[in-house]
Amino acid sequence: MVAQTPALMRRIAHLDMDAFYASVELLRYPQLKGLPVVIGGGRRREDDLLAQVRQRYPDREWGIEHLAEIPVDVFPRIAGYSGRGVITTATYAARAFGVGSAMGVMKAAQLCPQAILLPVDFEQYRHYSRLFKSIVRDIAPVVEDRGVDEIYIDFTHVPGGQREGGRVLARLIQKCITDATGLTCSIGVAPNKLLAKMASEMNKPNGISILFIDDLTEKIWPLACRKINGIGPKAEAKLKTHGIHTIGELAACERDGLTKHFGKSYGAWLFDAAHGVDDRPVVTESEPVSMSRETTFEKDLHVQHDRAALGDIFTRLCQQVAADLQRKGYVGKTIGIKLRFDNFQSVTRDNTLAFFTADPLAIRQAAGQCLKRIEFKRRIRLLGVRVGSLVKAADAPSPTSTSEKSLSSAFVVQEPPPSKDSPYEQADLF
DNA sequence: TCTGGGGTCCTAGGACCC
DNA sequence: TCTGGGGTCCTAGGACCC
Repeated sequence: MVAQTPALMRRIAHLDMDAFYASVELLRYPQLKGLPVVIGGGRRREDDLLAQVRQRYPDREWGIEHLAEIPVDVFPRIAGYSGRGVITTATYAARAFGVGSAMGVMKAAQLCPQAILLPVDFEQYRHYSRLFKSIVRDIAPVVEDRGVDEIYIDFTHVPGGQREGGRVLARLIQKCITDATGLTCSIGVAPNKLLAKMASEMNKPNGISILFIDDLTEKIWPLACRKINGIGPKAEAKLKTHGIHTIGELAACERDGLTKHFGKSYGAWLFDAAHGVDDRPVVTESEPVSMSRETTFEKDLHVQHDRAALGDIFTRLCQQVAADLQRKGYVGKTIGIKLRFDNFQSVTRDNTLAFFTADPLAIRQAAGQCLKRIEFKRRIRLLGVRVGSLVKAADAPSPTSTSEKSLSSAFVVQEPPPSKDSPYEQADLF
Protein backbone atom coordinates (compact mmCIF):
# COMPACT_ATOMS: atom_id res chain seq x y z
CA MET A 1 0.00 0.00 0.00
CA VAL A 2 1.44 3.27 -1.12
CA ALA A 3 0.68 6.40 0.84
CA GLN A 4 -1.38 8.89 -1.10
CA THR A 5 0.57 12.04 -1.85
CA PRO A 6 -1.65 15.07 -1.47
CA ALA A 7 -1.75 17.31 -4.52
CA LEU A 8 0.53 20.16 -3.54
CA MET A 9 0.55 23.55 -5.18
CA ARG A 10 4.02 24.82 -5.98
CA ARG A 11 4.44 27.80 -3.67
CA ILE A 12 7.63 29.83 -3.89
CA ALA A 13 8.38 32.80 -1.63
CA HIS A 14 10.67 35.73 -2.24
CA LEU A 15 11.85 37.54 0.86
CA ASP A 16 13.38 40.99 0.65
CA MET A 17 14.70 42.80 3.72
CA ASP A 18 13.39 46.37 3.89
CA ALA A 19 16.06 49.07 3.38
CA PHE A 20 18.49 46.56 4.79
CA TYR A 21 21.77 48.47 5.33
CA ALA A 22 20.03 51.56 6.59
CA SER A 23 17.80 49.55 8.91
CA VAL A 24 20.82 47.78 10.41
CA GLU A 25 22.41 51.18 11.05
CA LEU A 26 19.21 52.31 12.79
CA LEU A 27 19.57 49.42 15.25
CA ARG A 28 22.85 50.98 16.39
CA TYR A 29 21.70 54.57 16.08
CA PRO A 30 17.99 54.52 16.99
CA GLN A 31 18.12 58.29 17.46
CA LEU A 32 18.15 58.57 13.64
CA LYS A 33 14.76 56.84 13.27
CA GLY A 34 12.43 58.82 11.04
CA LEU A 35 15.24 60.97 9.67
CA PRO A 36 16.58 60.85 6.11
CA VAL A 37 19.69 58.64 6.26
CA VAL A 38 21.72 57.33 3.32
CA ILE A 39 24.45 54.71 3.30
CA GLY A 40 27.34 54.95 0.88
CA GLY A 41 29.86 57.45 -0.35
CA GLY A 42 32.83 55.37 -1.35
CA ARG A 43 35.79 54.48 0.78
CA ARG A 44 36.45 57.89 2.34
CA ARG A 45 36.37 57.55 6.12
CA GLU A 46 33.72 59.55 7.83
CA ASP A 47 34.91 61.59 10.75
CA ASP A 48 35.04 59.30 13.73
CA LEU A 49 31.73 59.80 15.47
CA LEU A 50 33.06 59.29 18.97
CA ALA A 51 35.92 61.72 18.43
CA GLN A 52 33.42 64.25 17.16
CA VAL A 53 30.99 63.83 20.02
CA ARG A 54 33.77 64.00 22.64
CA GLN A 55 34.87 67.29 21.20
CA ARG A 56 31.39 68.74 20.90
CA TYR A 57 30.06 67.40 24.19
CA PRO A 58 33.12 67.13 26.46
CA ASP A 59 31.19 67.22 29.75
CA ARG A 60 30.59 63.48 29.90
CA GLU A 61 32.05 60.05 29.07
CA TRP A 62 31.61 58.80 25.52
CA GLY A 63 32.31 55.12 24.86
CA ILE A 64 31.31 52.52 22.33
CA GLU A 65 28.33 51.65 24.56
CA HIS A 66 26.93 55.15 24.16
CA LEU A 67 26.45 55.15 20.39
CA ALA A 68 22.68 55.34 20.78
CA GLU A 69 23.03 58.55 22.81
CA ILE A 70 25.09 60.54 20.34
CA PRO A 71 23.09 63.67 19.51
CA VAL A 72 21.75 63.82 15.97
CA ASP A 73 23.59 67.05 15.18
CA VAL A 74 26.96 65.25 15.50
CA PHE A 75 26.25 62.97 12.53
CA PRO A 76 27.82 64.02 9.21
CA ARG A 77 25.47 65.54 6.67
CA ILE A 78 25.57 64.54 3.04
CA ALA A 79 25.99 68.20 2.06
CA GLY A 80 29.54 68.16 3.49
CA TYR A 81 30.59 65.32 1.27
CA SER A 82 32.69 65.71 -1.82
CA GLY A 83 33.95 62.86 -3.90
CA ARG A 84 32.91 59.81 -5.81
CA GLY A 85 30.56 57.10 -4.86
CA VAL A 86 26.97 55.96 -4.96
CA ILE A 87 24.23 55.39 -2.46
CA THR A 88 23.67 51.77 -1.55
CA THR A 89 20.59 52.22 0.65
CA ALA A 90 18.39 55.06 1.82
CA THR A 91 15.84 55.08 4.65
CA TYR A 92 12.22 55.56 3.64
CA ALA A 93 12.42 59.10 5.03
CA ALA A 94 15.24 59.81 2.55
CA ARG A 95 13.44 58.07 -0.30
CA ALA A 96 10.62 60.57 0.13
CA PHE A 97 13.05 63.16 -1.28
CA GLY A 98 13.70 61.06 -4.37
CA VAL A 99 16.97 59.64 -3.10
CA GLY A 100 17.51 56.01 -4.07
CA SER A 101 20.14 53.32 -4.32
CA ALA A 102 22.71 53.44 -7.15
CA MET A 103 22.34 57.23 -7.23
CA GLY A 104 25.50 59.32 -7.11
CA VAL A 105 26.10 60.83 -3.68
CA MET A 106 26.48 64.30 -5.16
CA LYS A 107 23.07 64.09 -6.76
CA ALA A 108 21.53 62.87 -3.51
CA ALA A 109 23.14 65.85 -1.75
CA GLN A 110 21.20 68.15 -4.05
CA LEU A 111 17.91 66.40 -3.51
CA CYS A 112 18.24 66.14 0.26
CA PRO A 113 21.22 68.11 1.66
CA GLN A 114 20.15 67.56 5.27
CA ALA A 115 20.32 63.76 4.94
CA ILE A 116 22.77 62.01 7.24
CA LEU A 117 25.48 60.09 5.40
CA LEU A 118 26.85 56.94 6.98
CA PRO A 119 29.69 54.82 5.58
CA VAL A 120 28.98 51.17 4.76
CA ASP A 121 29.74 48.61 7.44
CA PHE A 122 29.70 45.23 5.71
CA GLU A 123 30.67 43.37 8.88
CA GLN A 124 27.42 44.42 10.50
CA TYR A 125 25.29 43.70 7.44
CA ARG A 126 26.83 40.24 7.02
CA HIS A 127 26.10 39.48 10.65
CA TYR A 128 22.42 40.33 10.30
CA SER A 129 22.30 38.60 6.92
CA ARG A 130 23.47 35.33 8.44
CA LEU A 131 21.08 35.82 11.33
CA PHE A 132 17.89 36.28 9.32
CA LYS A 133 18.81 33.47 6.90
CA SER A 134 19.39 31.00 9.70
CA ILE A 135 16.04 31.95 11.24
CA VAL A 136 14.32 31.24 7.92
CA ARG A 137 16.17 27.94 7.41
CA ASP A 138 15.03 26.73 10.81
CA ILE A 139 11.45 27.15 9.63
CA ALA A 140 11.74 26.33 5.93
CA PRO A 141 14.99 24.58 4.89
CA VAL A 142 14.89 25.04 1.11
CA VAL A 143 16.43 28.50 0.79
CA GLU A 144 18.27 30.10 -2.13
CA ASP A 145 20.69 32.91 -1.37
CA ARG A 146 20.30 35.96 -3.60
CA GLY A 147 22.72 38.30 -1.86
CA VAL A 148 22.88 39.85 1.62
CA ASP A 149 19.26 40.90 1.84
CA GLU A 150 17.27 38.57 -0.42
CA ILE A 151 16.31 34.92 -0.56
CA TYR A 152 13.89 32.57 -2.28
CA ILE A 153 12.16 29.96 -0.13
CA ASP A 154 10.34 26.86 -1.37
CA PHE A 155 7.14 26.68 0.69
CA THR A 156 5.70 23.73 -1.23
CA HIS A 157 6.61 20.94 1.18
CA VAL A 158 6.87 22.96 4.38
CA PRO A 159 4.16 22.21 6.95
CA GLY A 160 1.65 25.04 6.71
CA GLY A 161 3.23 26.31 3.49
CA GLN A 162 -0.01 25.81 1.58
CA ARG A 163 -2.32 27.55 4.02
CA GLU A 164 -3.90 30.69 2.56
CA GLY A 165 -1.56 30.32 -0.40
CA GLY A 166 1.48 30.72 1.86
CA ARG A 167 0.33 33.72 3.85
CA VAL A 168 0.34 31.91 7.18
CA LEU A 169 3.93 30.74 6.81
CA ALA A 170 5.03 34.11 5.44
CA ARG A 171 3.55 35.80 8.49
CA LEU A 172 5.35 33.40 10.81
CA ILE A 173 8.71 34.00 9.11
CA GLN A 174 8.20 37.74 9.14
CA LYS A 175 7.40 37.70 12.85
CA CYS A 176 10.34 35.47 13.78
CA ILE A 177 12.78 37.72 11.90
CA THR A 178 11.44 40.90 13.47
CA ASP A 179 11.35 39.39 16.97
CA ALA A 180 14.95 38.22 16.70
CA THR A 181 16.53 41.16 14.88
CA GLY A 182 14.23 44.17 15.03
CA LEU A 183 14.34 44.27 11.21
CA THR A 184 11.39 44.06 8.85
CA CYS A 185 11.05 42.36 5.49
CA SER A 186 8.58 41.99 2.67
CA ILE A 187 7.51 38.60 1.34
CA GLY A 188 5.77 37.58 -1.86
CA VAL A 189 4.44 34.07 -2.39
CA ALA A 190 3.55 32.83 -5.86
CA PRO A 191 3.68 29.73 -8.10
CA ASN A 192 7.29 30.45 -9.13
CA LYS A 193 10.35 32.63 -8.53
CA LEU A 194 9.56 35.13 -11.26
CA LEU A 195 6.14 35.99 -9.83
CA ALA A 196 7.27 35.71 -6.20
CA LYS A 197 9.94 38.34 -6.86
CA MET A 198 7.36 40.72 -8.30
CA ALA A 199 4.94 39.96 -5.48
CA SER A 200 7.43 40.85 -2.75
CA GLU A 201 7.71 44.35 -4.19
CA MET A 202 3.98 45.00 -4.22
CA ASN A 203 3.51 45.73 -0.54
CA LYS A 204 6.67 47.28 0.86
CA PRO A 205 7.76 47.74 3.57
CA ASN A 206 6.82 44.96 6.02
CA GLY A 207 4.20 43.55 3.65
CA ILE A 208 3.02 40.23 2.34
CA SER A 209 1.58 39.61 -1.14
CA ILE A 210 0.04 36.35 -2.22
CA LEU A 211 -0.24 35.66 -5.92
CA PHE A 212 -1.91 32.84 -7.84
CA ILE A 213 -1.54 32.23 -11.54
CA ASP A 214 -5.11 33.48 -12.03
CA ASP A 215 -3.98 36.89 -10.76
CA LEU A 216 -1.66 37.30 -13.74
CA THR A 217 -3.87 39.43 -15.98
CA GLU A 218 -5.13 41.68 -13.22
CA LYS A 219 -2.01 42.17 -11.10
CA ILE A 220 0.98 41.54 -13.39
CA TRP A 221 -0.03 42.61 -16.88
CA PRO A 222 -0.60 46.28 -15.98
CA LEU A 223 2.99 46.56 -14.68
CA ALA A 224 5.88 48.00 -16.70
CA CYS A 225 8.09 45.41 -18.42
CA ARG A 226 11.01 46.67 -16.35
CA LYS A 227 9.43 45.09 -13.27
CA ILE A 228 10.39 41.67 -14.60
CA ASN A 229 13.63 40.48 -13.04
CA GLY A 230 15.81 40.10 -16.12
CA ILE A 231 14.51 43.04 -18.13
CA GLY A 232 16.99 45.87 -17.59
CA PRO A 233 17.31 49.36 -19.05
CA LYS A 234 18.52 48.16 -22.48
CA ALA A 235 15.79 45.61 -23.04
CA GLU A 236 13.19 48.03 -21.73
CA ALA A 237 14.30 50.72 -24.18
CA LYS A 238 14.24 48.28 -27.07
CA LEU A 239 10.78 47.04 -26.14
CA LYS A 240 9.58 50.65 -26.08
CA THR A 241 10.75 51.18 -29.65
CA HIS A 242 8.31 48.40 -30.54
CA GLY A 243 5.54 50.15 -28.62
CA ILE A 244 5.69 47.62 -25.77
CA HIS A 245 5.47 49.22 -22.35
CA THR A 246 3.54 46.87 -20.09
CA ILE A 247 3.85 43.17 -19.41
CA GLY A 248 0.37 42.74 -20.85
CA GLU A 249 1.51 44.29 -24.12
CA LEU A 250 4.50 41.95 -24.08
CA ALA A 251 2.20 38.98 -23.50
CA ALA A 252 0.18 40.02 -26.54
CA CYS A 253 3.25 39.57 -28.77
CA GLU A 254 3.81 36.44 -30.80
CA ARG A 255 6.60 34.19 -29.65
CA ASP A 256 8.13 34.19 -33.14
CA GLY A 257 8.10 37.96 -33.30
CA LEU A 258 9.97 38.21 -30.02
CA THR A 259 12.61 35.64 -30.97
CA LYS A 260 13.10 37.46 -34.27
CA HIS A 261 13.91 40.77 -32.58
CA PHE A 262 15.47 39.62 -29.30
CA GLY A 263 17.19 36.38 -30.23
CA LYS A 264 16.11 32.78 -29.90
CA SER A 265 16.89 32.42 -26.23
CA TYR A 266 16.05 35.85 -24.81
CA GLY A 267 12.96 36.24 -27.02
CA ALA A 268 11.53 32.92 -25.84
CA TRP A 269 12.28 33.85 -22.26
CA LEU A 270 10.50 37.20 -22.67
CA PHE A 271 7.45 35.40 -23.98
CA ASP A 272 7.37 32.93 -21.10
CA ALA A 273 8.01 35.62 -18.50
CA ALA A 274 5.11 37.72 -19.75
CA HIS A 275 2.84 34.70 -19.35
CA GLY A 276 4.09 34.03 -15.82
CA VAL A 277 5.90 30.85 -16.86
CA ASP A 278 9.05 29.99 -14.88
CA ASP A 279 10.20 26.49 -13.91
CA ARG A 280 13.48 27.37 -12.21
CA PRO A 281 14.00 25.45 -9.00
CA VAL A 282 15.04 27.01 -5.69
CA VAL A 283 18.77 26.22 -5.62
CA THR A 284 20.14 25.75 -2.12
CA GLU A 285 23.81 25.34 -2.96
CA SER A 286 26.10 26.64 -5.68
CA GLU A 287 29.83 26.93 -6.32
CA PRO A 288 31.45 30.25 -7.15
CA VAL A 289 32.62 30.75 -10.74
CA SER A 290 34.95 33.68 -10.19
CA MET A 291 36.26 36.01 -7.54
CA SER A 292 37.43 39.56 -8.14
CA ARG A 293 38.56 42.77 -6.54
CA GLU A 294 38.28 46.14 -8.15
CA THR A 295 38.64 49.74 -7.13
CA THR A 296 37.63 53.12 -8.48
CA PHE A 297 40.30 55.73 -7.83
CA GLU A 298 39.61 58.97 -6.02
CA LYS A 299 40.87 60.73 -9.13
CA ASP A 300 41.49 59.34 -12.61
CA LEU A 301 45.08 58.18 -12.93
CA HIS A 302 47.53 58.49 -15.80
CA VAL A 303 49.42 55.41 -16.96
CA GLN A 304 52.82 57.09 -16.96
CA HIS A 305 52.41 59.96 -14.55
CA ASP A 306 50.85 57.76 -11.84
CA ARG A 307 52.76 54.64 -12.68
CA ALA A 308 53.98 53.95 -9.13
CA ALA A 309 50.55 54.42 -7.58
CA LEU A 310 48.95 52.20 -10.21
CA GLY A 311 51.54 49.50 -9.64
CA ASP A 312 50.87 49.52 -5.90
CA ILE A 313 47.12 49.35 -6.37
CA PHE A 314 47.50 46.57 -8.92
CA THR A 315 49.64 44.52 -6.55
CA ARG A 316 47.20 45.07 -3.69
CA LEU A 317 44.25 43.89 -5.78
CA CYS A 318 46.16 40.71 -6.67
CA GLN A 319 46.99 40.11 -3.02
CA GLN A 320 43.38 40.71 -1.98
CA VAL A 321 41.88 38.36 -4.53
CA ALA A 322 44.51 35.72 -3.67
CA ALA A 323 43.65 36.07 0.02
CA ASP A 324 39.93 35.73 -0.79
CA LEU A 325 40.60 32.54 -2.76
CA GLN A 326 42.75 31.05 -0.02
CA ARG A 327 40.35 31.97 2.76
CA LYS A 328 37.48 30.32 0.90
CA GLY A 329 39.55 27.37 -0.33
CA TYR A 330 39.48 27.88 -4.10
CA VAL A 331 42.02 28.02 -6.89
CA GLY A 332 41.48 29.31 -10.42
CA LYS A 333 43.27 29.30 -13.72
CA THR A 334 41.80 32.17 -15.74
CA ILE A 335 43.35 35.41 -14.58
CA GLY A 336 41.73 38.58 -15.85
CA ILE A 337 41.93 42.32 -15.49
CA LYS A 338 39.38 45.04 -15.98
CA LEU A 339 39.96 48.70 -16.66
CA ARG A 340 37.58 51.58 -16.89
CA PHE A 341 38.74 54.73 -18.63
CA ASP A 342 37.73 58.27 -17.73
CA ASN A 343 35.04 58.16 -20.41
CA PHE A 344 33.54 55.12 -18.66
CA GLN A 345 34.53 52.74 -21.43
CA SER A 346 35.54 49.37 -19.97
CA VAL A 347 37.95 46.81 -21.33
CA THR A 348 38.85 43.36 -20.09
CA ARG A 349 41.69 40.98 -20.88
CA ASP A 350 42.22 37.48 -19.60
CA ASN A 351 44.81 34.84 -19.59
CA THR A 352 44.22 31.15 -18.97
CA LEU A 353 47.10 29.38 -17.29
CA ALA A 354 48.11 25.74 -17.55
CA PHE A 355 47.67 25.34 -13.80
CA PHE A 356 45.32 26.36 -11.00
CA THR A 357 46.53 28.89 -8.50
CA ALA A 358 45.63 31.10 -5.56
CA ASP A 359 49.12 32.52 -5.31
CA PRO A 360 49.37 36.34 -5.33
CA LEU A 361 52.65 36.25 -7.27
CA ALA A 362 51.34 33.97 -9.99
CA ILE A 363 48.15 36.05 -10.23
CA ARG A 364 50.14 39.26 -10.37
CA GLN A 365 52.32 37.89 -13.14
CA ALA A 366 49.46 36.59 -15.27
CA ALA A 367 47.51 39.81 -14.75
CA GLY A 368 50.61 41.77 -15.73
CA GLN A 369 50.65 39.92 -19.05
CA CYS A 370 47.04 40.99 -19.62
CA LEU A 371 47.96 44.60 -18.95
CA LYS A 372 50.49 44.58 -21.78
CA ARG A 373 47.72 43.88 -24.28
CA ILE A 374 45.90 47.12 -23.54
CA GLU A 375 46.41 50.37 -25.33
CA PHE A 376 46.31 53.34 -22.97
CA LYS A 377 44.94 56.46 -24.57
CA ARG A 378 43.00 57.88 -21.68
CA ARG A 379 43.22 58.26 -17.94
CA ILE A 380 42.10 55.30 -15.88
CA ARG A 381 39.22 55.44 -13.47
CA LEU A 382 38.97 51.83 -12.28
CA LEU A 383 41.22 48.82 -12.08
CA GLY A 384 40.17 45.26 -11.24
CA VAL A 385 41.67 41.79 -11.01
CA ARG A 386 39.61 38.64 -11.44
CA VAL A 387 40.29 34.92 -11.09
CA GLY A 388 37.90 32.58 -12.86
CA SER A 389 37.49 28.89 -13.77
CA LEU A 390 37.49 28.13 -10.06
CA VAL A 391 37.71 24.70 -8.47
CA LYS A 392 37.93 23.73 -4.82
CA ALA A 393 41.60 23.80 -3.83
CA ALA A 394 41.32 20.20 -2.65
CA ASP A 395 39.98 19.09 -6.06
CA ALA A 396 42.62 20.88 -8.14
CA PRO A 397 45.10 18.75 -10.06
CA SER A 398 48.30 18.79 -8.09
CA PRO A 399 51.19 20.40 -9.96
CA THR A 400 53.66 18.18 -8.11
CA SER A 401 51.96 14.92 -8.96
CA THR A 402 54.19 12.64 -11.04
CA SER A 403 51.30 11.90 -13.40
CA GLU A 404 51.00 15.63 -14.15
CA LYS A 405 54.46 16.39 -15.51
CA SER A 406 53.27 19.03 -17.94
CA LEU A 407 51.37 20.90 -15.25
CA SER A 408 54.35 20.64 -12.98
CA SER A 409 56.70 22.19 -15.49
CA ALA A 410 54.18 24.88 -16.38
CA PHE A 411 53.89 25.74 -12.74
CA VAL A 412 57.61 26.14 -12.36
CA VAL A 413 57.99 28.15 -15.53
CA GLN A 414 55.20 30.51 -14.55
CA GLU A 415 56.63 31.24 -11.12
CA PRO A 416 57.80 34.83 -11.19
CA PRO A 417 61.54 35.23 -10.76
CA PRO A 418 62.58 36.26 -7.26
CA SER A 419 63.71 39.81 -6.79
CA LYS A 420 65.79 41.12 -3.95
CA ASP A 421 63.65 44.20 -3.33
CA SER A 422 60.03 43.27 -3.68
CA PRO A 423 58.77 40.12 -5.33
CA TYR A 424 56.24 42.32 -7.12
CA GLU A 425 58.76 44.67 -8.66
CA GLN A 426 58.29 44.61 -12.41
CA ALA A 427 59.62 47.36 -14.57
CA ASP A 428 57.31 46.79 -17.54
CA LEU A 429 54.02 47.18 -15.71
CA PHE A 430 52.24 50.45 -16.44
C1' DT B 1 26.44 66.03 -10.20
C1' DC B 2 28.43 61.66 -13.58
C1' DT B 3 27.77 56.75 -12.76
C1' DG B 4 30.57 51.42 -6.42
C1' DG B 5 31.89 46.67 -6.02
C1' DG B 6 30.85 41.97 -6.38
C1' DG B 7 28.92 38.66 -9.12
C1' DT B 8 26.34 35.48 -13.17
C1' DC B 9 25.17 34.33 -17.73
C1' DC B 10 25.10 34.89 -22.75
C1' DT B 11 26.97 35.72 -27.41
C1' DA B 12 30.08 35.44 -31.04
C1' DG B 13 34.29 34.60 -33.39
C1' DG B 14 38.54 32.05 -33.84
C1' DA B 15 41.71 28.18 -32.88
C1' DC B 16 42.22 23.55 -32.91
C1' DC B 17 41.08 18.70 -33.09
C1' DC B 18 38.74 14.67 -34.97
C1' DT C 1 40.32 20.81 -56.67
C1' DC C 2 36.98 21.56 -53.61
C1' DT C 3 34.94 20.78 -49.62
C1' DG C 4 32.76 18.73 -44.45
C1' DG C 5 30.76 19.30 -39.78
C1' DG C 6 30.86 18.80 -34.65
C1' DG C 7 32.85 19.77 -30.27
C1' DT C 8 35.52 22.24 -26.99
C1' DC C 9 38.26 25.85 -25.29
C1' DC C 10 39.58 30.60 -25.16
C1' DT C 11 38.76 35.58 -25.37
C1' DA C 12 36.14 40.15 -25.27
C1' DG C 13 32.26 42.51 -24.48
C1' DG C 14 27.85 43.38 -22.64
C1' DA C 15 23.35 42.89 -20.10
C1' DC C 16 21.68 42.28 -15.83
C1' DC C 17 21.29 41.68 -10.72
C1' DC C 18 22.05 42.79 -5.64
